[in-house]
Amino acid sequence: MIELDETDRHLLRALARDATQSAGALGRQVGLSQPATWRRIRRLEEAGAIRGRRLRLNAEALGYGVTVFLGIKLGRKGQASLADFERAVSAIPEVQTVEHVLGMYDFRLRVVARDLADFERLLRRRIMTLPGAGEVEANVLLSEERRPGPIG
Amino acid sequence: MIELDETDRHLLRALARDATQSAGALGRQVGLSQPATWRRIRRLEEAGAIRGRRLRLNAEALGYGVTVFLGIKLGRKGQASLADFERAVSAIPEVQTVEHVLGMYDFRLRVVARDLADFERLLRRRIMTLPGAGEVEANVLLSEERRPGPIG
DNA sequence: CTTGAAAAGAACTGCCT
DNA sequence: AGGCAGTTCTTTTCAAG
Repeated sequence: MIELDETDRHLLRALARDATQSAGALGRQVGLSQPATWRRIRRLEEAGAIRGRRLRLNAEALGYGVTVFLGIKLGRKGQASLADFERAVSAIPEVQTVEHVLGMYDFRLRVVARDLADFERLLRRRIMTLPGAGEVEANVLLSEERRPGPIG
Repeated sequence: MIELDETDRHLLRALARDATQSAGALGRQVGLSQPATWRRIRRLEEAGAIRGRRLRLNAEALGYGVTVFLGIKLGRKGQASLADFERAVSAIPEVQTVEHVLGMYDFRLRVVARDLADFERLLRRRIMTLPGAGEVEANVLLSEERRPGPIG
């Protein structure tokens, strides 16, 4: 676990708002010089607090208007079926996230489709036929808000 | 909906792998000059295909070892309770994602906590007391894989 | 930590094909 | 559309306080 001071938290919060900001611009916000800011960011990356920068794509603009969350219970569980399931899921391009969870379901998937008809095809042809897939529950995304989460 | 050619898709896929790459480096991958690549990326941003670049923080390294997905059913639904719920949820720093969904639940939350004891406190003091919160279901994250999703 | 500076590289602009 | 050449800005490293 990495120890952060107030300036580190301030930097991470500013970067969480916009990851494209320059070290100089960030330094002005947190009250540091450009080189000092740059060294702190580099230290946070080396320590593993910052894992990188990811592209935020607009699925709707790219023709994928439907996002669905699936909760999946495996029928027969065990080492083999977990691995089989994960391997099969990775072959579906529409799957954006694969989460292995503990609780009411075994896996949670975030999948996108062009429209509901496309989603139905995906569900029946690709998801329901996954090796070991038992119960499947779906929730269609209406709107979403992402927040930075607690820092420090 | 934005029309993409093969070069745009190639660019988006390369950027999805690593959003810190320079226009020059990307151009070498797709066979374009640095200015041409840069203009394409700017066009994709202006058209809304690229919404920005987001920081990938390592929650575990920052002391948040537990991630939980919550499915929440509202008791009495309606305009007022939806707005009340969303406002109250936004006051909880540990909430990373608020998804309004259609299906078995009304909302899905992604929350982080330092450990399970911290999560229990959060669940009992902050989540169960949300205005309108009825049934709450929890899934603890074991592991997660994120993929770029379909492009084009 | 700071300022100042220098070199390299990336971003951006205008012009031309 | 794309390329080339040039300008501006940022990054990255250094020295000195």
